[in-house]
Amino acid sequence: MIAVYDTLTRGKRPLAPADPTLVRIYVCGVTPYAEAHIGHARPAVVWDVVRRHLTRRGYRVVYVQNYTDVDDKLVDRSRVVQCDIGELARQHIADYEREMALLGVEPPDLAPRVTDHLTDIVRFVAGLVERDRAYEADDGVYFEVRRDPQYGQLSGQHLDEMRPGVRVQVADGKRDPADFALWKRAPSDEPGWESPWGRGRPGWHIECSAMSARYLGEAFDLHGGGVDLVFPHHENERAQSRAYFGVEPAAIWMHNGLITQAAVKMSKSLGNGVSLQALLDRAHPMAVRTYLLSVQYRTPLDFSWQGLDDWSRGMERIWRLWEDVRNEPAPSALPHAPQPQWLQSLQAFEENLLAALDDDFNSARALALVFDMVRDARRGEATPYGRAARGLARANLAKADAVLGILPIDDKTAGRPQSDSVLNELVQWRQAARAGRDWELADQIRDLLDRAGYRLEDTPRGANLRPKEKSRRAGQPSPPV
RNA sequence: GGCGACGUAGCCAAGUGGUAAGGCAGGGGUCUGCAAAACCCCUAUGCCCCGGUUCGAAUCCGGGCGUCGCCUCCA
Repeated sequence: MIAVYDTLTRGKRPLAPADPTLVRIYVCGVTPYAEAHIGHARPAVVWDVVRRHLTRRGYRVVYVQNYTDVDDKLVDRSRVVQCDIGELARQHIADYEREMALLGVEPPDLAPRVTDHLTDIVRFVAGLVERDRAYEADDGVYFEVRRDPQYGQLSGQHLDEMRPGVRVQVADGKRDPADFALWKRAPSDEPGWESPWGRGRPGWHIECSAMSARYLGEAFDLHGGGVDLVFPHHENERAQSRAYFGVEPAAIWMHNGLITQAAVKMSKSLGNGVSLQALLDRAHPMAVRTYLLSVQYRTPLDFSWQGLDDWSRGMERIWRLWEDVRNEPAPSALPHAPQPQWLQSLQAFEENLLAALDDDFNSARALALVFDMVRDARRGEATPYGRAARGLARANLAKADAVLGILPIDDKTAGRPQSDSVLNELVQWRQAARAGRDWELADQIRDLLDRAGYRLEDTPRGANLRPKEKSRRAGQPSPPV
């Protein structure tokens, strides 16, 4: 049983998809008017884990995440940078998709764009007007909020208690301050499409109702987004969809917590955002990914560079084990009872991991189990059952990677990083020095390699050379080779 | 003013009634030519404060204090 926290009912509910074999997910995607920041990465990574876990649990998943490629912010931005709005959106979408791929986020099954769905949107708005749930005004079409007795349920807002005067109306044609735009007339120098209500563009919320219905049907299983979207975006989306179809659009509403810095929300206006590019310059992409998973998805994540560095150090331990066991075959036979504790743990690992994720996708607990597993594997490695420990470690890391995404993508299939002949010469030279007990020379060679960006470790199985500081470091040149 | 979340060791963080996971940092060991890595041991008699319920509470209830979010574009 998979339990998921539902914003509407304020509690965990069992996931019970209408089609028991298929989970249909809609997540509000980005408005591609600026470079992606860490706040865009969190939901992407979180829902990537949701998909992976549901898939592991045997469901088929259809995951839809939209791009809002036309709205006021894009219009404004395109003016500032003197760039065609379509081109602007395409560039930012391309950057976003490239960065998400680095983070190991699998692309959505469908990534619909607003500009490709004007027909659906116009039909949706027309339907709401026909049903007398929306009205045409001088400057567009508005949804009539007061006609929905359930309005405010999702966000816990009460229409009469919302701060008066905050929703500024600037001489528009709303009948009620809480009404929101379904269609906004646009001047001829701005992007627009013809409609029964004149040339204009969609309001902010209608796109998601139209596109989710188009691809997932009028009712689907999970709807996601950041908590800052609960009101007004999702409240309005829910109201529209219910008004149009007469049914609840999403069985469960999931919302990820926001990312803060020094406990304050990152936002454009405060200028305290951290771009994804800056993160990737500093840390290994998979360290960034798992850092975002180190906290349960609903909990606010207070970002700090120190925190990211600390986390990266922990991940290195996992990756080191992977490097050591990646080519290990599965154990052919396990020792018989009585089995030591570590061996039992290694065998129960995946079961425990999946159980942690069954509980509202608790990736923090899941990652703690991975660290436990690493320790158990190392412990077992030093026993007569070392081969079994290593084989189980390899299998377990692969299983954890399948649902969480924890291993460096480049390393997964490629062999060990091939060192060039010069490096090999140095290592062998040093081995000779050590054999001759010339410790001073041996240490000098090790220092030399260190300065070149490699760490040399003497292990029971021989010298091990690997690029150091794999997970982090801004400003350091890439190792030569 | 309304709605909501959070407050667990130096830092991050899991834990919704049964006697404090995990990571980083720190201390001490084992191993090593020395390191590194790895492993072992130690580091919260206590979970913001005060009451209450209970055999038993970080976990439930009441009251405080503090921080943050939403109510306006925002993942």
